[in-house]
Amino acid sequence: METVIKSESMEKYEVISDYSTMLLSPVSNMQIPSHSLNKRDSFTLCHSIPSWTFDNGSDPKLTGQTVLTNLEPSNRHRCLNVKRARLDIDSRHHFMIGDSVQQESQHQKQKQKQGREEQKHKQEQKQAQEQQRQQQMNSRTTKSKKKVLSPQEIQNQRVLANIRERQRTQSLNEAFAMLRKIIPTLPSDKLSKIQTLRLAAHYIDFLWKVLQNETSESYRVVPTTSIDQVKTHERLGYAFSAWRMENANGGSYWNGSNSVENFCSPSTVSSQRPYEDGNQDAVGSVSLTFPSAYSSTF
DNA sequence: TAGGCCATCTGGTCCT
DNA sequence: AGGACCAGATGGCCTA
Repeated sequence: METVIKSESMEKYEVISDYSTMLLSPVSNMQIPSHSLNKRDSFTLCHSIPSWTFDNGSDPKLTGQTVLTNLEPSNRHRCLNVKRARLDIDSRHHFMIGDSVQQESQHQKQKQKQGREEQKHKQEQKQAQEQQRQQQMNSRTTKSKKKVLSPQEIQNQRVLANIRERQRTQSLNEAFAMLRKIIPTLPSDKLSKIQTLRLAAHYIDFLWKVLQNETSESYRVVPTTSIDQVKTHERLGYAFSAWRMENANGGSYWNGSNSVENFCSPSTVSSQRPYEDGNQDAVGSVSLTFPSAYSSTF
């Protein structure tokens, strides 16, 4: 299905009624899903919505293309949530736009955000390094023993420190991502950082118990080849998930749902670990309490 | 709308 | 001195 929208200047704008397809020029920057358009609700793209600001000096006579391009991301977001607003792009253009404008898709937003951040980082880094180089050159020409930093230098140091801090945080996040890949998870899992750490601790407990059970011939898992290792990892993950489910669903160690939240809660970690409650049977039985279908994998 | 989670900024402290 | 690390503050986004 295809919709044609006309402005008052009789310019035509084709919109394909596909959720993934966004409005075409000149309002393509809004990225409004086309199905949200409705001819009955007309509003013009406008500079005068309260609290809207443009980073180019708020020229009310900008074209729609320019206005939307220069909208701050936060305002663009607000723009997409505005209902029945009147926007004046240009007196000649009145676009028919629906009154329930949808938000941008997650993917699109994430991509845009990432792009903006990368650009910002590069720009900041370049500026700070350039200024630092200038300052180094200047300092070589002066003979002062103790370096007195100018406000500009302090600002530069701050910018560089921010960049380093961001990089540090990013490497931390990469480490969390790697950890999430290693830990066997259930389909329902959406691990936050703290949950990831707690679940990792449980997995280590679990692996420790598996090792203990390896004294039993029937549970021996000794990978020799890389294929064996992969299979072992899969089976461990499978068994660990089963163990989680088992212990979450009315098991004697955890109460409540099998959500990560419950599974990872500090109380369960500190007080309900099977081998800490003095029940040695529980210690030995962790891997033995798998449903038979699972335990047979070992 | 409140609460959770997150990224970022910031200033302080520690370490090399 | 400079970088790493840390914790508090802040604001954005998402979900129940």
